[in-house]
Amino acid sequence: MGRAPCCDKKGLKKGPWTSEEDEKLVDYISKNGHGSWRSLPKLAGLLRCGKSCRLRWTNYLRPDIKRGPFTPEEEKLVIQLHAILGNRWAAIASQLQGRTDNEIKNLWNTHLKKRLLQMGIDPQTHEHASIVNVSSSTRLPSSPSMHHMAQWESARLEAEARLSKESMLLRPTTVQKSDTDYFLRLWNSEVGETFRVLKNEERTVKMDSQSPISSSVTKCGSMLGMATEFGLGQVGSLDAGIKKDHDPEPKIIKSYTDDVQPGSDSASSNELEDSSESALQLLFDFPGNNDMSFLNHDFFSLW
DNA sequence: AATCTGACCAACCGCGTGCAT
DNA sequence: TATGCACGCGGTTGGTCAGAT
Repeated sequence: MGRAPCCDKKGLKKGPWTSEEDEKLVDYISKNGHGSWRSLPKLAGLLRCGKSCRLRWTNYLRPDIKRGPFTPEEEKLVIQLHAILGNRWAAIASQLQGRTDNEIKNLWNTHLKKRLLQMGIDPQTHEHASIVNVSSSTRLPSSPSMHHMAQWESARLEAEARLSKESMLLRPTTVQKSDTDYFLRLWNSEVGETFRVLKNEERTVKMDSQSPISSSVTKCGSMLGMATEFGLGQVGSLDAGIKKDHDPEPKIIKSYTDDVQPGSDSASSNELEDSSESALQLLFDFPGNNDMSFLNHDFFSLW
């Protein structure tokens, strides 16, 4: 089918917006909402197409836009999310409050991509160059051999998983609320959806039995790495939000927007113990499609 | 002072998708 | 089911500015 132009382009203005146009757009939307973008320009008295108005609003005029340079934490988060989501800028932007997809896309293309390349990391695959070519001169000076990396990673993950389980038994449910909330938010979001989709895909694909150790290391590394790098010092904090059942889609039992009342969540402590196994299983089951193990190797100490 | 170059970022373009008919 | 429309998204472009030559 033929595609109709987004609007009648005759007589419509293009290029940078003037302050008068901005004022008109903001004024109209604040009074009426944007409604149909297609009809908005006419109603607001603007000689622009609806698409242009929408872009101007979402990328610049929206009141919740956060201006100013990205913080190192935001940059880290963008890289981590890019490792998971790829060039899905809108999905990444949804995890950074007040940042637009356009802004993040620009940040990536102008700063982060180059910085990763300088560090010897492929910005598309997020794999370290030394993994592809160990003899590469761009390799990090302290980068261990693959063998040692695998050994170290294996030992670390084992210890991490054990500590996580232990900590779950000791920790009250209300601690680390922000971490939990953050992960729950991620889990509820498109990022979480990506994980769930990948996990389901994994179920349908027969596991390659030739290298069980390396595959399990990769799996653990990806998910645990994600959990820890997202600020979850203990993976266990994820458990509180995941209901144990046999549903392939783990249920989030507490919305991230809910306030946790100390001592009020009577079901959670029992459920916590019950769920820790399944949650850990979830972590270990996670497919290794997105190997982010580089994130764990003092990656950000080089930042 | 003039010119060049690269970085930055706002805006545009075209495609994919969801929804209504 | 097929078609048309509106919207959102990601890739790309082009203008502006600052620093280098």
